Amino acid sequence: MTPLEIIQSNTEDIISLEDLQERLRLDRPLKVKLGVDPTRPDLTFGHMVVFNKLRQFQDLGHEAILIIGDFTTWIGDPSGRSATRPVLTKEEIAENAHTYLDQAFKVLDKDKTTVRNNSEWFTQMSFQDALALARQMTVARMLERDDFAKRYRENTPISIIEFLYPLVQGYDTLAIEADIELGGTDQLFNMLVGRNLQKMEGKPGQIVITMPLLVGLDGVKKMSKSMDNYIAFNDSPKDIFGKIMSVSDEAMGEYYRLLLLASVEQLKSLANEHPMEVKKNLAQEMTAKLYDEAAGRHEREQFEKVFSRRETRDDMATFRWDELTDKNEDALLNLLAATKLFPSKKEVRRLIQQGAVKIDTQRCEDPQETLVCPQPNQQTTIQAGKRTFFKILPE
RNA sequence: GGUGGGAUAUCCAAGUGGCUAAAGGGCGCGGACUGUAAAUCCGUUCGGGUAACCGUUCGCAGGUUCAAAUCCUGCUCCCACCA
Repeated sequence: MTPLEIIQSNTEDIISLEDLQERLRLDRPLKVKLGVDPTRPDLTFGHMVVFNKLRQFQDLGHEAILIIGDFTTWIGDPSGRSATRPVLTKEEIAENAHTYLDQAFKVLDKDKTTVRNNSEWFTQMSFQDALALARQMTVARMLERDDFAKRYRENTPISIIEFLYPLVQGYDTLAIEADIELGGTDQLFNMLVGRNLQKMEGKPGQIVITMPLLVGLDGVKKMSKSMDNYIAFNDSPKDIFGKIMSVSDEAMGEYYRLLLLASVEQLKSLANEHPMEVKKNLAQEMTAKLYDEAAGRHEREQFEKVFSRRETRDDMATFRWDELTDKNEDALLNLLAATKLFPSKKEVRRLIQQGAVKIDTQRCEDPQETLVCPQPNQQTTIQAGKRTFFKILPE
């Protein structure tokens, strides 16, 4: 593939292609901007789609500039429904930002990445400068945005600060003199503001590249932290593997394309394979990508053991009898509750009564079933539901 | 500043004096089935208790009543429209 073809692959939109071609002809490393807000400690697979694209730019010899939106985060993103999002402290933001980098470098080439915090320039900015920036935008243009238009129509609140957001983000573009900005399709408007700001200064506007939004675990809505339908870089190997297995079969094409950058031919051949194998392969590869090959293989084995053969995991949590109770014998209900693996005793009772609990592979539906402390060198294996296993050891 | 509307469990959302721990949907959880934590079907979803039952909950604080999420008073927050 030519560099241009690589850049174009998987993209949703490029504004504009002509500009991009022209910029590439300059034959110098281009500054490619990608911004993330460290609102939470996790990067998700949704981020990975965009990171993958940035990585491709790096491999083509361009300069990746990762902007950590510590200033933006410090303001507190007002979008979304819950108005009372606690304002993060600078320490929390710094902490999140730090973990972001560790995660990001699982995809990006660390040595070729420039990291900038946008507080660098915003804390220097005077209010007058900020207002001058605000002059560049009109309310009418903001309301052209689909999401704002919709909210306005439906009488859902729109705060002034949300109006300012695109400008704040756009200013980052000026600050680093970006040639290109990457983002999800939901970022289109914000990125175009950056492009326009540059043009208003008489400079060439950045090329805006949008990437498709990855569908979440539910298979319908976009993957996002607020929908709680995401897979995080930091999830355990078990969860990465398992969560991928819980994505619907239909979404596999998109996952292969956007996460593994599968070619058209590869995607075609997937159609001939068994859907479950397709999914297991992806789950194994992603686990390996975020941890290592061994972890990928291990999780696959464990998955097949637990879900195909209905056996128990090899590596399950353990509790000592005396950690759970100070009696010699105790009710199943009490022991399970004592593990703190479940939200409440009621929940445990429900699980037992619904037939979810097995003691050494024997199903038990009586919460009051009495267990005794295992003999020395013996152990009791408990399964509660499909994926919770643990062992009770005597001491 | 004025007028009108709103605040219900994890989310959306019914409910205007008792039969309401509170309809319905979503998410989650469990079971069955299976080729997967896919799909489908069924069940379940405040807490404590073996159970009878008890406790707490419908923005906050009081009040009326045998009895309130539902009525009254005050307060807080949110939204729209008009200015």
